[in-house]
Amino acid sequence: MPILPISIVMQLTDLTARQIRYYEEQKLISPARTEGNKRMFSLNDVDALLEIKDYLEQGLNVAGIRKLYETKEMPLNDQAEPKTLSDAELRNLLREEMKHLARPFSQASQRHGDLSRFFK
Amino acid sequence: MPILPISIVMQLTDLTARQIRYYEEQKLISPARTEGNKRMFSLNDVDALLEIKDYLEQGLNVAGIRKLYETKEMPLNDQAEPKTLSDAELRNLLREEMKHLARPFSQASQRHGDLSRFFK
DNA sequence: AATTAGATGTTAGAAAATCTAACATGTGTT
DNA sequence: AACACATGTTAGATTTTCTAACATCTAATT
Repeated sequence: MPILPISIVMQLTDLTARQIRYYEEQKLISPARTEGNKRMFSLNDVDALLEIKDYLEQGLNVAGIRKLYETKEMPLNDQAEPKTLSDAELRNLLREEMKHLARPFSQASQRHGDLSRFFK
Repeated sequence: MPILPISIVMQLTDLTARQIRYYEEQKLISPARTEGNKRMFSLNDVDALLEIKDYLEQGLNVAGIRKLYETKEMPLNDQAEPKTLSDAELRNLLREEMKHLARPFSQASQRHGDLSRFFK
């Protein structure tokens, strides 16, 4: 259900249009388009963006998040191919990301579906 | 929470932009505005529009619906004044509307909060 | 210290969506 | 026939969003 224009998604996620478009370019989200080529977002997209934001704040980079989605789950692009990923590839990636993860996990990331606050 | 542009509300309610703007002009709804003066609708607005549509299809006219809102409840403009309405005024109105209500209430109007179908 | 890569900021010009206002139309009422 | 109500249609202006390019900042590499 793509119902939200980018301006609203910006407010909801506190991301800039630039960031949102970049994440799409990087295949992290796939918002729908109007006939006139305007992006329209679903609530799922917003959820995904909040998750992406969370991961980024935790030090992951876009490539890493993409890999996560390609393997663990595929919450955005409903592409039918599970995309086989070699163990080495994955371990290498994770090790790479580890270097950035120099953060004491204070408040855990248990706040994803927090869109609830927007809907009385 | 005004989050929906008029184009989406049109799809959701199957109303034309003209109709939606007219109902606002007639004080049946009060959508928010962006800084640039674009209308932004809440889910409540959409609900109200579906209700309005229902009433209109049942033969009520805009003035009648407005009166209903002014008395029974006030689901849209959170105006603080209950607006005292004389009995005569009300009875007169209802009698007026009765003339239009030449419809055997086949499928009752028990389908208002049916926005659920839009949200998985 | 200089370079590179990743993420984001900024800008320009074009295209799409929405706005208001005016006038037109259809249908039922007087 | 004239009228009122609800809606259609159109025009011109304004806002929003788009893509593409180039700029900047930070962290990692050389």
